[in-house]
Amino acid sequence: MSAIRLLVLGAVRMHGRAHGYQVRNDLEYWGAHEWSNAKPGSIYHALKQMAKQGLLLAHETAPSTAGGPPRTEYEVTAEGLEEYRALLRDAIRSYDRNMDVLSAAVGFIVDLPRAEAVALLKERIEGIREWRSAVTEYYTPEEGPESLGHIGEIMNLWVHSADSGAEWTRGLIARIEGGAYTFAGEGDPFVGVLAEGEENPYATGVPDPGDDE
Amino acid sequence: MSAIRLLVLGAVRMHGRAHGYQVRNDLEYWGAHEWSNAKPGSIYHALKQMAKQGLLLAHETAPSTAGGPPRTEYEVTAEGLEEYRALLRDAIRSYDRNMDVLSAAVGFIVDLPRAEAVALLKERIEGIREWRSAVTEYYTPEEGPESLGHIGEIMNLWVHSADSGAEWTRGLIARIEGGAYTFAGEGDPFVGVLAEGEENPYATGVPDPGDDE
DNA sequence: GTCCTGCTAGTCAAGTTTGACTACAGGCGT
DNA sequence: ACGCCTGTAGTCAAACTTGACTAGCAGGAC
Repeated sequence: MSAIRLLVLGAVRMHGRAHGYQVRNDLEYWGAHEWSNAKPGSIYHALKQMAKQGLLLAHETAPSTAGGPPRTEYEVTAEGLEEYRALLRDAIRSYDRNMDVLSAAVGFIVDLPRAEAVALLKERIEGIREWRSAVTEYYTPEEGPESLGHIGEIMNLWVHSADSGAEWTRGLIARIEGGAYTFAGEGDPFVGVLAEGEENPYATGVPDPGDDE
Repeated sequence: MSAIRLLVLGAVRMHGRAHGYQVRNDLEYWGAHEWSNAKPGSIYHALKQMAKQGLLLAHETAPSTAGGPPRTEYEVTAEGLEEYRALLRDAIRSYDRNMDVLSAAVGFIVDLPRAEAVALLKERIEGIREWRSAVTEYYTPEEGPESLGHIGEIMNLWVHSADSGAEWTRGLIARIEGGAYTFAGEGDPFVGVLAEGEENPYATGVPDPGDDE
């Protein structure tokens, strides 16, 4: 599963009501075009598809206030909210070796109650542990690891990143349990979207690594 | 870019001439259906597409020797070989936060000369270093990291996995420079495909982590 | 004999992703 | 008055991915 639905649902939900271009700007503000498949086409497609599935409610509104074609505004429905929470929980809980979904989920993690966030992260660690032991067992045939030649390096890579992922997760759990950040029901929520007309302070100077994925 | 083309080209090349089902079996033998998008549909699509682009040469051959529909055999063309090497080099060189492409590339790394493999891995480390510093600069605004709230955890995740990736890469470089494995031009190449009729010893018991990507 | 299961080999429709493209409004220079 | 550039908002075809489906043959069960 890609991160696009989670990102789009999260963005629309933060606004209450948003059109595609607004979502697109939020994702750029979050730098999501750098670390996920958040291209214009994908965003508009996700909006339409989720509207068709009843996760979003589409309002065909007046032509834009500032030039350009007429725009459609979207709102998250009750099912959409459930889907959002389901995607969020799954993204935190499951170890799938792709960082984009997890990155998105961390951005929204404070939408969950603190205790649940911790519980999901612990499930994640358990999943990593299982994956790790499956890999080490699978790739240790009777003849010993040498029989695999350089192929053993693949296993080594996986084990290495599983361990690193577990370590990061444990650190996050510790900080959350230590009282860091403001979770659902604990006061003013963190606001991470651009208001109508506000400009993106990070519009230029985005990281852009030796990126060519 | 997904890993499918690299995997398919690599598999066909190892056989010299292979039909889709053979490629499919190799990828299963390698466990690729677990860690990449190597589903039947994708494999056959990649074969057809690359044949259309001249990277593979298709031979419409006689009906199969063991039941089933007639099959098409493929061979890697000269352009295909160049594309294979280009994909392989790119996959090793560039840090794109997706493990599937790198895993595939490590499986084929011994197709390159030892010195080139090391050089590419060093480029990879440099890429990671650049990405890491871009992230730490971008996400350290004047007001200090606290101003980001929980969003700083995303940066933390990226830095963590960049560091882990660099460490793994350094380890691999050290082993290769220490004389491990057999690279191009150094003797009998490693053979990692199933011969016609050979059965897959790993057919069952594949890892299958808490997988739901 | 014929039914059933499993293996071989691949197709297909539906959904998703990509990157390039369109179209409109306002402002700016000349 | 005219073209030109920027910003707004979104469309589109082509490629790719997914998961379910088809169809032929072999071998054993009954």
